[in-house]
Amino acid sequence: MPQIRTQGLLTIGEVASRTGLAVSAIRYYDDEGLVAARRTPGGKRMFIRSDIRRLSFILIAQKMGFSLEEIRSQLKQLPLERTPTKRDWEKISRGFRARLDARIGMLERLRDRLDGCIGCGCLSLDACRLYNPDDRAGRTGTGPRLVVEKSIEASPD
Amino acid sequence: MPQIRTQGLLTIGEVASRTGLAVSAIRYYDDEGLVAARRTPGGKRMFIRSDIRRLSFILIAQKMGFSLEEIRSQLKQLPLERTPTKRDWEKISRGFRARLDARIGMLERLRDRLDGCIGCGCLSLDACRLYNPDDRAGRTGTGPRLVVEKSIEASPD
DNA sequence: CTACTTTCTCAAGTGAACTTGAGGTCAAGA
DNA sequence: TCTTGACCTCAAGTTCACTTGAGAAAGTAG
Repeated sequence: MPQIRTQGLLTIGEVASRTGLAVSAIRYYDDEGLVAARRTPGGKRMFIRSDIRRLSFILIAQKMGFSLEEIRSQLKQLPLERTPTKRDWEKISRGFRARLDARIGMLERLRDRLDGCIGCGCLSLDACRLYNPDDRAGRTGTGPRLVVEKSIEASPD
Repeated sequence: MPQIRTQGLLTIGEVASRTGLAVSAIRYYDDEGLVAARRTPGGKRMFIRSDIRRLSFILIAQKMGFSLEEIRSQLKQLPLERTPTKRDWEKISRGFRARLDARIGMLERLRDRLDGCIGCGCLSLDACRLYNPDDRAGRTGTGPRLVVEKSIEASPD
């Protein structure tokens, strides 16, 4: 029975067991355009091997706290239809690393401020650097905007 | 008209403008027991000054990626009815810092693995340490479980 | 061919963390 | 007194990232 040679293509179930993702999640990512499964004549999704990398990347990036939207924008740099080259992955890895560094930096800045605060009994609205990063203690008006607002948005995009 | 002296108590609107939180969010936190507003005879929420610290702490912790549930468990160590002392805040800050360190550590471990991967063209399922932390490349069976699963759960609790 | 498993679509449900809206109350100022 | 604005409750809606369920079709083993 010479069935259509699937040329190393993988079914959704295989991809699921190899990535640890739920089948429903993979379908969801396909619908959302995070991967692009091709279809058999019968309508079943078939994946190329490199889709496993794509999906694993999604999984990792999510655990790191990136939203699917952010991940989608990173993955846009990868070709959907062909297997990405080493160069493709290098580019995306660098972009990813930059964002990751920004995120780590934010957490470290907050941690350091918190350290100062442990010493001072802290989280004092008027004196604490955590709430008054720019030494704007005792301000009037709209009230203190927290340092996090600024730090968190300061990721390279 | 000698109205009941509110003794430095704050209305929800004041607390909102001083923390940057929405009024609806503060009401939500009150419902959820993350703060405990007292009420006027007329039923209005009134907050003590230290509630601003509580709420700001919630805001910051959330930006750092903690869930309200986690934050709630941290805040349980603080007295609800009286103004927390320096010692109270010290305790909670330390606990918070430990969790924060764990989170930063996880991100750094992942980043370092990613660095290795940039060099190797990477995210190769068979060779990459990001997916095969324990050098279990070419495994059979249920498929690779990602390193993140382990790292992320390894926070002190 | 039958039986069975896997996959399909589409709609609806889930949980977290809120926001929005309707309808009502309370207190101060003109 | 009337109006205005801040506040109240309660129910329902929102976004994200999926999962669950119903009903149907595709592919495989015997």
